Amino acid sequence: MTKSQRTRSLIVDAALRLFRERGYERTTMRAIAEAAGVSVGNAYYYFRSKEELVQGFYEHIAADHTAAAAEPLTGSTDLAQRLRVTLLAWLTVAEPYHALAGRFFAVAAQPGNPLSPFSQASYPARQVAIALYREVIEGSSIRVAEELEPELPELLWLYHLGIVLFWVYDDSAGLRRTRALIERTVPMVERLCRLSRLRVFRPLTRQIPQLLTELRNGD
Amino acid sequence: MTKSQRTRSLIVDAALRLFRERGYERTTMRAIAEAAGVSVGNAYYYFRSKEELVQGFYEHIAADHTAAAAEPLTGSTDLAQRLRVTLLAWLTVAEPYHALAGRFFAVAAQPGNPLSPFSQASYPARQVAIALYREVIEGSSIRVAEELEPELPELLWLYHLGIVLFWVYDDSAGLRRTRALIERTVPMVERLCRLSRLRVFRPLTRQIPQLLTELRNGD
DNA sequence: GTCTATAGCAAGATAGAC
DNA sequence: GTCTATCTTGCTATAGAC
Repeated sequence: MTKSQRTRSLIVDAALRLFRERGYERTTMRAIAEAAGVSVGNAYYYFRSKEELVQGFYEHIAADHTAAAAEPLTGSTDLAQRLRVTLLAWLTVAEPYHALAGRFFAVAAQPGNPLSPFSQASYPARQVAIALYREVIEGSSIRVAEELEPELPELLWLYHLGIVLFWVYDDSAGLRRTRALIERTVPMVERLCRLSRLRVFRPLTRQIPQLLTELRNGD
Repeated sequence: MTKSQRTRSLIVDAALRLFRERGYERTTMRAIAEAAGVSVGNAYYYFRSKEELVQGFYEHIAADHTAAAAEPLTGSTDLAQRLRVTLLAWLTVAEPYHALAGRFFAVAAQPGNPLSPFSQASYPARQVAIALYREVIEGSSIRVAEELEPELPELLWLYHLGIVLFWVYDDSAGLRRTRALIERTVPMVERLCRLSRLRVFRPLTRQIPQLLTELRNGD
């Protein structure tokens, strides 16, 4: 680890800690710099803006999620149950960052920003997340339509993103509404997976791989 | 129109124009006030913060969308076609604000912020948007499962929000990827609506009203 | 209640020296 | 890579006009 990397992570760690403690607005760059033991100018040498510091969230969360889901995933081969525990694990891991989530969107949605979940730069983190959902599926006893099978991990990751979006906006006590959304939709997703093998469904399922291909290639 | 309302809209119009011309960051409150022909203090008399000015986007876009969709909607009774022209009309109306969309999310996603599309304060704009989708359905020849019918406008509006989210992140030339998403998913949505009447689907469709009820009530 | 003018603070961001 | 000094700008406060 170079000196540069160490300084960088000193700053990120200090920033995320202060953000969690005091909130984003009430954490000043001066306070972050002081807590990290560097000058304000140095902090700006590594991060072009205060918002860019939110990227620390991104770096931490994918790895933490995989780790947190590992143990609960050993308990069941039922897809619905596996999905449920995986999503609940994410809620637990992400909880300290809930208040920051709005800011996170602001950063990620700047046009061309590498933090967009669909960007080239997010490829590694995205692969980690999709790999987790591949494990969710492979450890389950589900059988889905043949043409859907290779796409299912990515589809479940998109479903996960939908839950995350809802979570961002959810200010109910104890995230009651997000939990309700998970409880209600997880069985629906499982049912849709099962139904995908029916003949009436074929015209629909056949379109999905094409759709994903079109959306993926080329920014 | 009172003098108060006129001043207010002078400020919003100036702000949105400058935001589009120079971007959000590079537009100062001093410049907005000057362009609107008012003092800085007066701008702050009407809007408590610069971010609050983004709500002008919100106010404009719902009304503009309904207006822009009206004419193309006269052309067809096919649900897929009606959905397609409605979504494409939104793309046209929202296009000048694409670069601002990230900021818009930043504002809207602050916990408890009135700009959240799910908040109490957004109720009027949400009703306008949902009413548009009610018209999309009612002018079509589609028949869906009985229990789904009252919820369908809101479901289509949620689908619309999903497209909008994708659009926010879409930096492809001419919004190629968002257009592809619309072209591909519109027939899928129509097909799902049709399939909803099948018996195998009943356990799934029956859950939807309950889900929406749970998610709606109580912030 | 609506508005101007202006002074000034706090904090995000930058320039330039080392 | 790092620092100090400085600039910029969001925002507030105040005093007063109509």
